[in-house]
Amino acid sequence: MNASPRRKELTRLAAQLFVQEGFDRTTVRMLAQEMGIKSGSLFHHFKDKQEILAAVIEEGTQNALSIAKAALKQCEDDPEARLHAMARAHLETLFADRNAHVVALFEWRRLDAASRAHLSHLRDAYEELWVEVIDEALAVGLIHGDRFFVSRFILGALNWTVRWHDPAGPRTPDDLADELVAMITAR
Amino acid sequence: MNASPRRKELTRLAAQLFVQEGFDRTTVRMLAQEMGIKSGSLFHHFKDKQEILAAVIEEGTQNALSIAKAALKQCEDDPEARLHAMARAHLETLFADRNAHVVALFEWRRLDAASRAHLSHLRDAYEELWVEVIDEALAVGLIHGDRFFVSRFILGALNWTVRWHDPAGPRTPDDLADELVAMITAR
DNA sequence: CACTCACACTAGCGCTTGCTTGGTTAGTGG
DNA sequence: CCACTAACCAAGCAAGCGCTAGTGTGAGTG
Repeated sequence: MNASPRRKELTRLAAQLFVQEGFDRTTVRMLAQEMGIKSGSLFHHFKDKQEILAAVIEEGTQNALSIAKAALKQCEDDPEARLHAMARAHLETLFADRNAHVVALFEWRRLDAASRAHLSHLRDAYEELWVEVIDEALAVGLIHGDRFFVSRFILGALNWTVRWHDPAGPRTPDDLADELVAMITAR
Repeated sequence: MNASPRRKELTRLAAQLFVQEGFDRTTVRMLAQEMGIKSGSLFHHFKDKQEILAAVIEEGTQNALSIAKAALKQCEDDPEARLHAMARAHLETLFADRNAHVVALFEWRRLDAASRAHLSHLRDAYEELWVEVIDEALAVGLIHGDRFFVSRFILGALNWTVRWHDPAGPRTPDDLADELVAMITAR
């Protein structure tokens, strides 16, 4: 839709508040205050509260998709390297764009049907990348099991990191990716 | 606190609504209607809306704790068997008591400070069981890696199943536990 | 200079929210 | 038969909600 720099900045602030308070508890008055304007002025930038949520999630998912694509492109054909690159890319976006992704993961249900339909495609495109990489790893015996279960388990383990990992701590996304890949690959 | 059978039934219904709508979107009027009473009558059973949430989470966590303890008790000393038993017990509670656990996982932030402090102890006691089992598995080389990361990854993968697994489908919690343990154990 | 337009403001409407109050009802033990 | 109690209801309050209407205002454009 619209992509003015002002709107981008407002979206960023909204993401932060949505994480802090949750979407339902975040009032348009809180959003406006955080943005330094009055609540009425908010609706000059966004049609309604729903549209703010959709903007936050779209922004985050777009970033994740392009980062993952880039990571895979500059990566040799070795399935282990590609698996590792995907895991690292996933964790890096997750923490670089932490607010947007936490919202995407935990406030998805709050989207109305129209936004959800639109954003589902983005999400599917991203998961498609994962399935490919996992299929390659399965084909060469790097990991074992059902492709469906394995991909869900891996994404679950990765997504859950936002619940316990401290981005200010000593461990980098790269460290986490190492640990995860080491845990699931046969030795 | 109180544990009348009526209250237990109301708690069960509340859990269902909290899952369907989310805690914030569930109004006391919706809760009352689902229970077949008027909204005012609700406050005869619970002090306020917060207390309903706390009751739901407490119920679910208590069950998880006792089921996991039982599963470990009737289990030989083999670390792989114990790991598998924990995973299966986790998944079984997760889907037997699905509503309560989904609420515990995704509405934890809505608890007030007092309830959160009280319930944290229960939660910690449960995670303590996991850490023990994982330490045993690490000690005999069944799995590898940092105990902290490994346990977080495993719990993340397991908890995330509520987002994609269909309990009515053909795959049982036992199947999922098999897959998960197979994925992470060295061969 | 007149004009537009993005942006912001004030004021408040209509509705829903969690919760309170004061009273009623059905069942139980003495 | 009465006293007691758990369970419920009708009515509504005060606060807060998303959102709208109408009105500047200052910067850029012809």
